[in-house]
Amino acid sequence: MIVDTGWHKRFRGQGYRLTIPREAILHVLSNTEEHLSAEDIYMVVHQKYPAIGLTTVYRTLDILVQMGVVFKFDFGDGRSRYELTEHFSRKKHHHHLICTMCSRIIDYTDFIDDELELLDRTKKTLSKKHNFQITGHMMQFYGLCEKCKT
Amino acid sequence: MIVDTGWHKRFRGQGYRLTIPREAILHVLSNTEEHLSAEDIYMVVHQKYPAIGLTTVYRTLDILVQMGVVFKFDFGDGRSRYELTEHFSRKKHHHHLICTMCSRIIDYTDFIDDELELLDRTKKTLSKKHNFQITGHMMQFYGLCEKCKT
DNA sequence: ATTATTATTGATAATGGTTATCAATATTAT
DNA sequence: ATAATATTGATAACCATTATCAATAATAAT
Repeated sequence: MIVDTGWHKRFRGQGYRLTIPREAILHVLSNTEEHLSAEDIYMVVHQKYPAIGLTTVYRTLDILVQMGVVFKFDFGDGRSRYELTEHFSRKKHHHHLICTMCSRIIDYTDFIDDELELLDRTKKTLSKKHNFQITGHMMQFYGLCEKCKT
Repeated sequence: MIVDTGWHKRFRGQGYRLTIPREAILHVLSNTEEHLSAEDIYMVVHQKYPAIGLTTVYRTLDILVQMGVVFKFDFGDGRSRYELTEHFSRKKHHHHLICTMCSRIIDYTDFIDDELELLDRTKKTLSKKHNFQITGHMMQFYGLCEKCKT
């Protein structure tokens, strides 16, 4: 039994169905502060619904990315990470600081207004200049965290 | 026989040796305008030196990344791309516009000065605030290119 | 030079995250 | 109900990247 939270309509609008696995995955993404990989999500979901398989997690994430609900990140450690996009998350717009040694990730929001202003300006110019329809951006810093600096 | 171009010293300084495969790989990276994957590089190198294997290409790229000579990018199509870092490239500092449909990549330099100023400011603040030693950054836009917009 | 030490190499196999396959099942439309 | 369609999970396949390891090359020591 599925409670219609608006997600139902959103899925139907794209020709998809809102199923229990999909709802469970959305629930995990909505209630985390972390940067989860597909397997991370699988493990959480699996506790409550042992029947849900890893394949379904991957498939659902693909759909959510395609729907613009989720953004797929690569932090360079060989697995993708998934976060709800700004519009669907309670987290504020932020970027990432990534430790290349231990893969620790810190969210930051410093200068975020300046950033957004610049990103917006750049986005406008680039769309026109290259006839590109820009759907997202990514910005991150790499380095060594406190612990890994030695 | 290896011509000492400064690379030799640079390698020795880190305990490495400048060999023919390494020189060949550097040569490819120095003479391309594209965003080559390990296999792309392998194929070019292989034409002149059929003995050089793919493993060596990967290994060399790792070393170059670790030396700060090369930056490793992920454009979301399942393979990494490698570019000489600003200091070693004749290309100007730039960022990327990536088509999520066909993986076409466009370099852009619009507002690059504003960007650099902001990046620098952010970098300074973040290093202090989180005691992070920042070594690099990445910024890119995603979207649909002219051809893929339909 | 000759030899000892150390770094590098390439072929091959292994790894591991992600995808394709496909028959079974659940959902929606008729 | 029944037909049409979407979703599922188990399994196998895929494929970029890494680990292994004996052979070879480059450097240092004698």
